[in-house]
Amino acid sequence: MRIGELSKLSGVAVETIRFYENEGLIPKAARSMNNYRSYTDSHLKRLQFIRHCRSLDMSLEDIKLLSDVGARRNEEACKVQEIITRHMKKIDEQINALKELRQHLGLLSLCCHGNHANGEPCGIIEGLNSGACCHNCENLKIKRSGKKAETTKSSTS
Amino acid sequence: MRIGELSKLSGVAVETIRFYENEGLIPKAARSMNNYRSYTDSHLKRLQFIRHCRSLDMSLEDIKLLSDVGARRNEEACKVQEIITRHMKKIDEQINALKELRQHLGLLSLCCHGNHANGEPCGIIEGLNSGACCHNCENLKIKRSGKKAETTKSSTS
DNA sequence: TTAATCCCTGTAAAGAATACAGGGTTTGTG
DNA sequence: CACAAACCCTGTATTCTTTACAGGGATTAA
Repeated sequence: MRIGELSKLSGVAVETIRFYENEGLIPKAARSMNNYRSYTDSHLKRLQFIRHCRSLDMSLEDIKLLSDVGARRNEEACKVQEIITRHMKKIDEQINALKELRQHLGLLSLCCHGNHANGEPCGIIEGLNSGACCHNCENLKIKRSGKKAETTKSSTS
Repeated sequence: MRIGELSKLSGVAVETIRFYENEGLIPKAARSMNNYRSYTDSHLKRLQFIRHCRSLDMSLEDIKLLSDVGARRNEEACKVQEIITRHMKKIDEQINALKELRQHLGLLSLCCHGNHANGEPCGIIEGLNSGACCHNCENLKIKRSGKKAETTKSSTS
């Protein structure tokens, strides 16, 4: 089958399929005479596997690892649990960080006193300016896609 | 003051300060004879404001909007609440999506039956392959940085 | 024949920085 | 004075996962 059909069957966009091929997540497709990519059902299964993993927000890196283990069957199967466990931990951390953040935003939102007509600056802006609208502003850390916001690096002075 | 000192005082990396200048989040710095950037306390305050907003995971886009409102004082202050409210909603959605995801991962993790020595494929890999390890796999959506995973776009066939 | 649809490669965009290459300036020490 | 360390500059590449587009070729239907 050609890439367009594979895309429809798998629900993965054409460009994304080509991207996955470049990244080595799916094997290089055979080419027909006109240089079109040519696919089989095994590609479809692989894509569905990837899509499932991505719906769980796993990184392409991890998905590649899982695919490898799946291919080699038993020997390294213990790695699978490790990958999933590590991923769960990451998700837990994200949830906790977001909850803190959410609480802070809730408090900040209350700072708005409502009387904007008479030139009073908005309490929210004030809060954001003072940096002290909440006791633990400075401890908030954003974590997303494995990175965290740098808060204390060059503060050695 | 020069950029290095501003960086230490604000806790924002030198490269990031230059990046913010390019993006228009802070006004263009004056230059001294040797072409070094020259800063005042107002820049420091602005950076602290930005850092605070970023610690709340607000986008640079939103931060720019908030800065503008802060400058013009009262007239558009109602926008502030709107920005914060919208942001809170986004965070709430992220938390919910992550919770679902976390639950799914927990279930998936249980699929591992442990007997990998005898060539049995790992139950987790099986689960990921079948796409049916959980009743609502297909409904999971990842949301991060304002994007969601495409799940149902080209499935019109 | 012509239009619509499909496919190809390669590059840029998104967000929010970080890092480095390759060069100039300042400051402090010997 | 000479030299090194530390600072500053611009510009580009990298991260991550796609999406989008430019500019072209192929196929199919009307």
